[in-house]
Amino acid sequence: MKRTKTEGTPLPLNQILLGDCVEIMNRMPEASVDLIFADPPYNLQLRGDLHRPDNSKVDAVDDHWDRFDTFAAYDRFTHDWMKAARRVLKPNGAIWVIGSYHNIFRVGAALQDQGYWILNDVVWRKSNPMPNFRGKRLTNAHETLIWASKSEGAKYTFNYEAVKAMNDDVQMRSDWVIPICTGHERLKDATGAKAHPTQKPEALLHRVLVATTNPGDVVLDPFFGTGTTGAVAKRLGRDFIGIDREAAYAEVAEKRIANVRKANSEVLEVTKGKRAEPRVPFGQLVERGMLQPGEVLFSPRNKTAKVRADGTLIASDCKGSIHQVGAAMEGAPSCNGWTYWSYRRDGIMVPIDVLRQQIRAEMK
Amino acid sequence: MKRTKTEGTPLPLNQILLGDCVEIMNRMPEASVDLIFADPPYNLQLRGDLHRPDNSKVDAVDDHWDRFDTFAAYDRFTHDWMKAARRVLKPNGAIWVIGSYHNIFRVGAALQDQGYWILNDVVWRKSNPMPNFRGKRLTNAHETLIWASKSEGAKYTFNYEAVKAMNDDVQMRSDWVIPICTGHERLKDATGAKAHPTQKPEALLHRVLVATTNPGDVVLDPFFGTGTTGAVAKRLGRDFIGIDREAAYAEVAEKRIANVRKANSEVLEVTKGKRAEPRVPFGQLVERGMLQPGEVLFSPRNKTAKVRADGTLIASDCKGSIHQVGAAMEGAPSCNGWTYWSYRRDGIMVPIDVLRQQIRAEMK
DNA sequence: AGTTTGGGTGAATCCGAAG
DNA sequence: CCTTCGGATTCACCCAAAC
Repeated sequence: MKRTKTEGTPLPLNQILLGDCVEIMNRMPEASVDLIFADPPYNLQLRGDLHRPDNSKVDAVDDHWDRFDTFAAYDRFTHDWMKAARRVLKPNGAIWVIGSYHNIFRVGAALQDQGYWILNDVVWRKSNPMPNFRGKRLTNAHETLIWASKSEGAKYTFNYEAVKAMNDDVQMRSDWVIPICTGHERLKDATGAKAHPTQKPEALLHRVLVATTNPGDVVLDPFFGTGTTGAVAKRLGRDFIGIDREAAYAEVAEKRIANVRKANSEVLEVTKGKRAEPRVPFGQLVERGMLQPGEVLFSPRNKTAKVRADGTLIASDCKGSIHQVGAAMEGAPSCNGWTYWSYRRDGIMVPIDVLRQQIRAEMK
Repeated sequence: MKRTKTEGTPLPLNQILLGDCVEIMNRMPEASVDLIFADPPYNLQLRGDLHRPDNSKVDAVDDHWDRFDTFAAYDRFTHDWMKAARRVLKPNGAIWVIGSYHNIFRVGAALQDQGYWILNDVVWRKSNPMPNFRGKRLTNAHETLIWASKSEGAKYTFNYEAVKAMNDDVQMRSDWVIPICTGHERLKDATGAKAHPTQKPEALLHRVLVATTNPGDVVLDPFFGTGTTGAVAKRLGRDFIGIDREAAYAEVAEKRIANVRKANSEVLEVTKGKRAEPRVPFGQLVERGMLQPGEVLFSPRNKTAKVRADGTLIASDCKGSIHQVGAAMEGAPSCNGWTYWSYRRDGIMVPIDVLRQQIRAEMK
C-alpha cells in the first residue's frame, strides 16, 4: 500500500472502500486529498413508470439509494458528505460535483454555505440525450458540474494551457459537448442489463482530471459506482480512492480498473504555461554583456530608453524596471517589458525576449 | 387600461411600475398572471478591477443594486420577491428565473423550498462570451435559466410543436445557443454608454415566450430593466407588466417599447446559427478514447509522433498541436494535421480525419 | 461600391512569488 | 500577516474608417 507524507495514517490509495462515505472519510487523515469528484444521488423524485411511444418501458433510476423523503432529508445527506469531504481535502484542493436540476441547486447552495468557493459551473451538453417522450418539456440534454476550491483565495490547480491545447488552442469554455456513456464502454452485468444506472462517460472524467489535477495527485470519489473516476485516474497516472456502499458496484469497478493500463508517463506530461518557466532578471542580460550599459532600447512606437548598469532603464521622464518604464511610456497600468522593448543589431530590431530565451535554453 | 376577470382590482397591463417589486406585487390581485420572467441581481461579488491583456479595463457590473453583504442577505431578498411572485401567479402559471453560478443555486433551492416545481433548467450557451482574460478558469460561456410551475401537477403551458418547429423539427433541447446582446439591439444612453449593464437579448425572451405562453397571456417581469421582456411580449401579442426601482431604466424601456410593433403574422424568426462545419478539437479524440494517450501517429512519409493526454503530440524533437508538429516535420510554415496524420488499426493506416467525421456525425 | 483593417467590448466572483 | 512588483493574459462579433 502506498503511503503519503501527511500524518502518520496511511492513505488507502488505489483501493475501493466499501461502506458509508461519511464514516470512511472521517477516518481518513485530514487535508490529504488533492481532488474530490462526487456524483451523489440525484434525488430524481420519479413518479410512476415512463413508456416510450412504442410502449417499451424506460429503465428509470429507481434504486433505493436515490430515494429521499423530503428536500430537508436530501439537504442533511448533502451537508454531511460534503463536510466530511472538505475535511479530507488539502487546503489547495478542489471538488467537482455533478448533478441535474433535481439536486444541483441544493448541492451548489450547500457548497457555498460550507465555505467552498465556486470556480465555474460546467455544463455537460450531451450529444445524444434521451428524448422527452411525452413532449411535455424540453429535452433534458445536459447535466451540470460545479467546480469549487476548498475556500476563497485557495491556489487550486488549473492546467490552463493543457485544456486550451485540447480545444484547438482556444480557451476551454464552460460548456462541454460529450456523448453519454453507451456501447462497449457501458458496463453490463451477467444478464446483460446495465451494471449501474448512471455510469458517467470516461471522456468527462478525462477532461476533469487533465484540467484540474497533476500526475501523482490523489483523487477521491465518495460515490464510486462502477469506478469511472478510478479507471480514468489510473490511465492518467493519478492515484484514486473509491468509496461505495454497494458491494456489487465495487466488484464491477475492481475488475474494470484492473484492465486499465497506465499511460506512459512521457505522454501524461501536459502543456505548461509560461508561468512555469524560470524567472530571468533583466539585469542578467547586462551582467553577461548581451546588452551594454548605455545601449538604447526601442518601443513598438519607437520611443527610446537607455539601459543602465544595474539593469534598470532611464527614459526622458522616468526610470525603473523594463516593465515600469514601458507602462509609463504607454500610460498603461502594467506592461510586459520583455515583449515591449527591442534593441538594434546590424540595423534590425530584435525583441529583448530573444535574449531571455537564450538564457533559459542554457539553463536546461 | 385593460382589465382582467380576476377579482375586482384592475391589472396595470402594458405599463411600467416604478418601485419595489415586492410591495407592488403585494398590491396586485392574486392569481392574476400567466407567466413571470425574473432577471434578479446576480450578487457577483466582484473584488478589484480587471484588465484585458491589451490593458483596457473591463466595465464591470458594480451597480448598487447588485451588492449584498452576505449570502443570507441575498437569500432573504430572493425569498421575499419569490413569495410575492408566487401569490400573483395563476395556479397554472409558471416562472422563469435567469442567473449565473453566483446566484442560481440559491435561486433554484428557494424555488423548490417555496413549492414551485422545476420543469427544466435551461442553459443559455453564449456564442460570443467574454473570455477569461487571466487564464485562471474556464471561459464563463453560459448562464442558467430555471423554468418552474407554481406547484407540482399544475397544467403549465408548453407549446411543444411550436418550439419543435423552431428547431428544424426536432425536439427543442435544454441548451440554447444565442448570442449576447450587442450592436444596434444594445440600448445606449445619451453619452453612448450602455443604458443597462445586463441587457438580455430579445432572442432569449422570444424563445421563452413562444415556448411557454399563448397570445393574450399576461407576463410579469419584476426586474424589468430596459424592458426586453416588454418589447418581446408586445411584438408577440402578449400583455406585460414591468416593475423596476430605477426611473432611468423605466424611461429607456418606455421609449423602446413604444417603437415596437405587434407582429401581425406568426412568422417566427430563427436564431441565427449559420456556421459551417463545427470545429472539432483533436483533444476530443483522446478524451473519448478514440485514440489512446501514447498512441503513435504516422505521417505520409512514415515519420511518427505520440499522442499526449492533452491532445498535443510529441515527436523526437518537438511537441505541440497536430498542425504544429506536422509543420515541423515537413519544415513547412503550416500543415493541416487532420489530413497529415494517420493511425494504425488492424494493420492498416487510417487518417485521423475519419474520427473527426464520426464526431461531426454525432453532433447532428 | 465592395473589401479590408483596426478598435471596441461583453453579468468576471481572473496572479503570485519574494521580501 | 503585509506590501511590492515582475510579467502573463483574450474570443467572437460589431462597427467605423480606410482602402
